[in-house]
Amino acid sequence: MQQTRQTKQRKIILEKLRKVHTHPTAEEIFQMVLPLLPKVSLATIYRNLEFLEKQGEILKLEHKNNESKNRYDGHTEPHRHLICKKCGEIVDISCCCCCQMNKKDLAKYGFTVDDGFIEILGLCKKCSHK
Amino acid sequence: MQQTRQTKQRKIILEKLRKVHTHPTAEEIFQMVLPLLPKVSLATIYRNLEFLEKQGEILKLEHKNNESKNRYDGHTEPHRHLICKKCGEIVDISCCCCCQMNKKDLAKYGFTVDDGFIEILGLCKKCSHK
DNA sequence: ATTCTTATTGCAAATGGTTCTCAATAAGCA
DNA sequence: TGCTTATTGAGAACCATTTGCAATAAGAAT
Ligand SMILES: [Mn+2]
Ligand SMILES: [Mn+2]
Ligand SMILES: [Zn+2]
Ligand SMILES: [Zn+2]
Repeated sequence: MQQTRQTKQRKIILEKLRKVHTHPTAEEIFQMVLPLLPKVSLATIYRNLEFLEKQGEILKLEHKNNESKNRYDGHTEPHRHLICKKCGEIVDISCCCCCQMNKKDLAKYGFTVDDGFIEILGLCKKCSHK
Repeated sequence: MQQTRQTKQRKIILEKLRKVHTHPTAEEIFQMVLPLLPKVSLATIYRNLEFLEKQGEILKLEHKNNESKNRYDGHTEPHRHLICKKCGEIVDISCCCCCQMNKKDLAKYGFTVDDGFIEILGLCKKCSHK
């Protein structure tokens, strides 16, 4: 396998992403790192996000709910996402005992489930009141 | 509100989608109806899928896992989807007691959850053996 | 330190699923 | 049977993401 290099771009992208508790898009991450990397390209953001996801350093949320943009998560500890079908808001919730139950149930189907990858789509408080 | 018309296209798209137990893409649905609607346009497929989803007649699966295409489900009875992170395979599973538990847990967050919209991402049998 | 290899970058163009525009068609009420 | 207008077909537009390529720079070798 080929060597990997620790670039300024890669380092800063990961740092910024870990610092926030939101789930920004590639474009938003681009804006976040711009002050530190004035010449960075959006393609570099995409390439590094892909790299970091493959390394297991970040999560890629591929549910295009409201909009068609992917979102990224710098926090990889097991948790679930509530995604509002209407406004797209993403809420982190910690894993409950349910996960274990699911895993057992899912074994029947030969499915291996990572707790981090259960997404629950519904309506957020604000949206369900309209 | 404006009236809706029952067109040949809309009728056939829904019929075909209900008949299969897979989760086809717009393009695949286009191919499915082509024998019956030789002049149909892909735009018409998209427009009707959007219409039917808004009516609650079908489900739109917006998880672009492997590929970036949406998939559609003609079966709206409550069930969950197992989606393979690797090959993209989608498996239907019936709702277990878990759903109820989730709902209670989720009330804390002010989230309204539709059982049909819990997607579980993992690895299918085939892919987890590689 | 300096050289060298090649992973990575910035820029621009390409890609591809989906949406939009608009004139023509046809569903279905009067 | 006419009339209104929702819907269609064809193609262009959109836009998030990916890719090609020459220039740059990480970091191993010297
Ligand atoms: Mn999260
Ligand atoms: Mn299904
Ligand atoms: Zn909302
Ligand atoms: Zn698989």
